Amino acid sequence: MKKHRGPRSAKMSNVTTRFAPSPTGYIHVGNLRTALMNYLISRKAGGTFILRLDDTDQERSKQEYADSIMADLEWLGIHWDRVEKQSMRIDRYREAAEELKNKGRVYECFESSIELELKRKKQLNMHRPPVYDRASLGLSDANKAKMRTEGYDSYWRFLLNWTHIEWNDKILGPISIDASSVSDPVLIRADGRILYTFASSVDDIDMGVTFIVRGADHVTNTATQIQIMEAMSGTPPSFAHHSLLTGGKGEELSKRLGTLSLRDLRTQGVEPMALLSLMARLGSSKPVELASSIQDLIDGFDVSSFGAAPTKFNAEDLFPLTRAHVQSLPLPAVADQIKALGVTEAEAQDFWNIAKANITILSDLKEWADLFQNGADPLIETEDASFVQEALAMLPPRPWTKSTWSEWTEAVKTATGRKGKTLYMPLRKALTGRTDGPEMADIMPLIKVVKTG
RNA sequence: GGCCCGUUCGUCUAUCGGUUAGGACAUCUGGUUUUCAACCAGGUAAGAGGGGUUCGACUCCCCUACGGGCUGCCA
Repeated sequence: MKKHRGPRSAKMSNVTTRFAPSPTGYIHVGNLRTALMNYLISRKAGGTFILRLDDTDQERSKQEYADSIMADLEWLGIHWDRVEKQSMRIDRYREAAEELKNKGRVYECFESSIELELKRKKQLNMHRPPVYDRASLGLSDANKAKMRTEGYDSYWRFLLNWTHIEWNDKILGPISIDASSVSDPVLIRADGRILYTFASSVDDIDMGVTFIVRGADHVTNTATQIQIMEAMSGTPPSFAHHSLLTGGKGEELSKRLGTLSLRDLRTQGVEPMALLSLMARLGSSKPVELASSIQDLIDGFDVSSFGAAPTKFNAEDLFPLTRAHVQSLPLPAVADQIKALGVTEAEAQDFWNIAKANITILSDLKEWADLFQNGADPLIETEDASFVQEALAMLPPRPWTKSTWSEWTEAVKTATGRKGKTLYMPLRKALTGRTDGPEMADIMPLIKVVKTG
């Protein structure tokens, strides 16, 4: 059976997942983890992956961010089958709201935000849970009409059934939340704007989403959304809530988002496959290892292998993976960059073979290109100075080949009596300006300039 | 304050009552290499605390501590 599928191949299953970022900022590692999990699940099942821009917050949502989210996902190789924008579906949400009003599951409220805040403070002071008291639910039609004519703005809440809302979370296990410990969620603001919880529930039903992976910060939302979906006669999807990423000391990660946006990681030289490899495994019981392809990640992904405890994320862990990935690249993958460094096509293969083992990120190639083309500032210990001077005087004429090093050092050995490390290391330092690097025999043909001072 | 979740080597984790508590990454040592890296071999390293239940608890229950999340007319 052939595994590959064309970009528009027919669905092999009805598994549908979605990544639903709000375009209010750049995508970051935490977001990416969610996106990747949903993507991998859909691909593994041969299902559909939807990119949904949750842009109902018109004040904070920006097209610029939407564009950057899509660009970042594409950079990583995460492709979506469908893209949706909540701002294009407002009419549908209003229609769904009418349906729920008719069913008596959405009710009109008249408190101002200030009033609600006061209520909460009062409840907190009395050591009571700050749950909305449903004061407006008891208002008679006449009362409501009166308040409307008096200019009170109304907003709309969903009437929760006070039951225990339960689901079997694919990561957390069985969850039970007492609906009476949660406020009736606001679905429509006084200014008419549809709120996330409602839009999201409508979309997940309408779009046939069957599996939602999201952060543990949505656990309580899930409880209310399950009831909203059921009130719309929809079937709630399966849910999995992954733990949130924290910094190395367990601190909240969002405070440091500035350094953890994909944009930043990208400019630091992190390779997409390194990032994907870490994100697909970090916090799971499977070992973090560099994947050779996205298909690798798809094959090895198992959402149930993730733990519920908060997960520490260290950006440094990306660099060993990046290095491993970079070193595995064939010449064609890096030919353009090597050419841009001024390395001739004839020497490109040798240059890459030699340099790749000594870099972490691709831009590290520059220092090797510089060294070969312009020479290195020699590193000469005072006790080696005369030895080095004598040895350099014995350098054979060009062109240098792979045997130049052994011929030269053999001659120097005979002339000076030095051998082993005391022979080789000062010469390495004199020619390359450093104590580490590729085999000298390999390097010699590429060295164009030897600085002597 | 209320509700939900969590706590095993430095890190991510395995263990579905009986294990020398396993693996991966990191680290250390040895081998290999003119150097570094890579590679190979080996080592160090863990059940938050206290009560129960049980012949036996990392595992089940309770309490405490600590950590995370939610508690918006944000998402």
